[in-house]
Amino acid sequence: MGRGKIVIQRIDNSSSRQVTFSKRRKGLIKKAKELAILCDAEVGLAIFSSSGKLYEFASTSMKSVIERYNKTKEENQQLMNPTSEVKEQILTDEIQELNRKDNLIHHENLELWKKVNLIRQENMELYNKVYGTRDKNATTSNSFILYGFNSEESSHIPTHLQLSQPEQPNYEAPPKATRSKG
Amino acid sequence: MGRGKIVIQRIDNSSSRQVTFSKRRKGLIKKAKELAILCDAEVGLAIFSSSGKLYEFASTSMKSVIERYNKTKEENQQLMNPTSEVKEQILTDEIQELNRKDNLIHHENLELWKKVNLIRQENMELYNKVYGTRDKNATTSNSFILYGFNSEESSHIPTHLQLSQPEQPNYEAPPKATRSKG
DNA sequence: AACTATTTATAAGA
DNA sequence: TTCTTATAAATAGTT
Repeated sequence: MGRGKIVIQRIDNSSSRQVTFSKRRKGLIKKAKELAILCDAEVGLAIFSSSGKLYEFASTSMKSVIERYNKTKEENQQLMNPTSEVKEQILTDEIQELNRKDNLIHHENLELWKKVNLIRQENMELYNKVYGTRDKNATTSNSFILYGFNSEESSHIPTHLQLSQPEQPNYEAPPKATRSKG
Repeated sequence: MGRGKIVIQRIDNSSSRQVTFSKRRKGLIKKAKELAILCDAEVGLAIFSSSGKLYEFASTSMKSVIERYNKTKEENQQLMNPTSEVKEQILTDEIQELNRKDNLIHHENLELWKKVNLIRQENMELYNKVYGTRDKNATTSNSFILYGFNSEESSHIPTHLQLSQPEQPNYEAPPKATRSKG
């Protein structure tokens, strides 16, 4: 609609292109507005010039349009393709791997607690063999420490996994893993 | 551009509105295409009819347009996929939580290994105090086990945390067993 | 869905 | 750039 008919292809002349962009951009946005008003439609329009500048129109707000767009697309995709997305699968795989590793290390941890209990038990018996059980103050005068866990160290250890006190050497019941997932 | 001039306001008559929507929507998308081609612009257009149906045009892809829009607007990327990434966010959170737990239990594990080393060291010294170091052939009749880790158990333990090989326990007399191996 | 009178958009020129 | 204007294109109302 002008002095001459044109073919729709990229305008090579840079200044002509800029002029046409300015005119047509304005016209496009005007028509987008009119459509929205006349027909009670929600319209969103984003235009990036070849130099990268953004021009936009939204009958409501661009946020609203984009949200509605994504929501609509999401619904359509779920109807068409109920299987989980590829990206999602990657994350699910990662979770499985982490859970697998977690199981392994949890098991190792469990075995370590058992081991500590056993050694400590044996240690107690040896200790009593050396220093006897009558002298309750013997520990202070010898260099053996009877390694255990102080309260600070134990603070993050589940109660049921904590070692019994040295005065009552006893096997702990095999600790059970308290874990959320397998 | 028609038989008569119109005012830009919502068309009350439903069927007229639908007809106009169809005509103008087609024209708008055509002009959006033309602008993109003629002026080398990136254009995205989304139209929701009053009945909620989506019509769209993007010179590249709507994803590209929305990403560029958000990037240009320097807005949060969450706007891009507000609905579709909710599931994904759940999975990402779960991974973070698992990693957090994993770090915790790994730390606990490390501390346990150190503890075992200390207790075992003490145990060795107590053992030697009780049975001495002179008799090099008495091992088989000793009921104390000097708990350690066999090679299979140790296979996955970091080298720097592995226990040193226990010295050959030496004692002069078979000790009286106080308990059996648990 | 077509048609077409008329309005609107805009290409090219000033 | 901005304004002008001849002409192409879009479309309102009709069939």
